[in-house]
Amino acid sequence: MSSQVHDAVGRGLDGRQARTFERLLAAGSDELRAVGHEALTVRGVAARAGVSSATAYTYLASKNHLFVELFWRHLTEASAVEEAGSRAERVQAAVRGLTNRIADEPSLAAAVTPALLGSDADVERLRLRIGAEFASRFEAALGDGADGAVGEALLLAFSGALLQAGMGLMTYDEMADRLAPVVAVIVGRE
Amino acid sequence: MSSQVHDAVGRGLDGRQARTFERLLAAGSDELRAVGHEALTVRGVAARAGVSSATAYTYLASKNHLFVELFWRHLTEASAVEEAGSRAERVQAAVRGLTNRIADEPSLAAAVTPALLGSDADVERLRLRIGAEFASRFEAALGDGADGAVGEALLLAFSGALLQAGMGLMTYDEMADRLAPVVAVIVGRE
DNA sequence: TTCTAATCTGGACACATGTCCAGTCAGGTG
DNA sequence: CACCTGACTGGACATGTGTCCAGATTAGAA
Repeated sequence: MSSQVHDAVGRGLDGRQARTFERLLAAGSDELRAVGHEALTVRGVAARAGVSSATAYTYLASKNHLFVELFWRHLTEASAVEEAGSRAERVQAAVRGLTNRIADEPSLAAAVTPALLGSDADVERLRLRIGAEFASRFEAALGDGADGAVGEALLLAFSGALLQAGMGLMTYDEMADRLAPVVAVIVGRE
Repeated sequence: MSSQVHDAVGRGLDGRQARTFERLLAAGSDELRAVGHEALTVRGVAARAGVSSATAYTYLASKNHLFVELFWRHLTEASAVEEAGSRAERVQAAVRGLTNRIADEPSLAAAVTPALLGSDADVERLRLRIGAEFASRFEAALGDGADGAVGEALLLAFSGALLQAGMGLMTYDEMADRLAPVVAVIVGRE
């Protein structure tokens, strides 16, 4: 459930392979929007990409890997963090930025939550990156000299919100509104 | 993927059905400890319970349902909440109580995180109960007159920790230690 | 004890997942 | 231009999931 190719993803695919991989990801994104993550099959994605399923599996270790890869790409296309305002304002902006980014691709958000829990090597690699990305954005917004526990609390609360949205306890649109007062509590009254 | 029987689970199974169901849950618990949640199959559980797989599926809508049902039962056998100490102490105790309870059945904890995201009707029902259980424990520990956002922050941070542990970013044993300072930040220094 | 309705069984079904491999194809190097 | 190597194909395979149903079995009421 992982081959030579997957490990090299994201870096070091030459022309033809890179093209095939991009084609697969684009098809995956379309298919996801078209049929939803429950009904999506890797073979369906392969067909949409005009590629055999064996080829699809050369690049995608699993359905989960596809979702996490798409999510990672979507995430890292997000706008830069605001640098203006008070610490609390910066953190609120960072949270809102991430939340909006996630909310504007709801089918991807719904797909990635379970996918992130997969046990593929590729999923594992990407989820570390994603976690690190969240953490570094919060740390940047907090600035130097912040209590480490505050960053941790933010990260956990944000993950928790993602999980709850993934379980359907809130919509991704509500996330920002529910999170704002929580962030206020965490970043604090100092 | 859901039948008349599942909906009645938890309440209202007469003698024979109740016995069969309990037998299945016990077998599920044993099987889980024996082979882990990845390798567990409903048919394996059925065999261990000495029951046909068709019967197993009469009571268990899915593998996910099994895990969530086991988790719910495990959770609600937990000890009562401490009533002593300051608000912060009570909350710390509540968090630690839940964390310990979860940590002492690691294979179940690992199994339930993905399972909670399932889309079965039975999973949905139980996950609402579980969420409500967490929330009510935190509210009880906070006592009256607490900022609603504090309770929400606690719940989100706790869910987040569960998710991170589920993803393997921390062990269930570490959860309590990582959570303590976070809880301190949230409950506040007043 | 006898009977009947509820419960359980065995096994086949349709479908998805991910793996594998022998063979075909294509593109850029010599 | 011919070739050779890496990329792709088609399809079979083993396994798991959850569903279905006709028939055997059982509990417990009469």
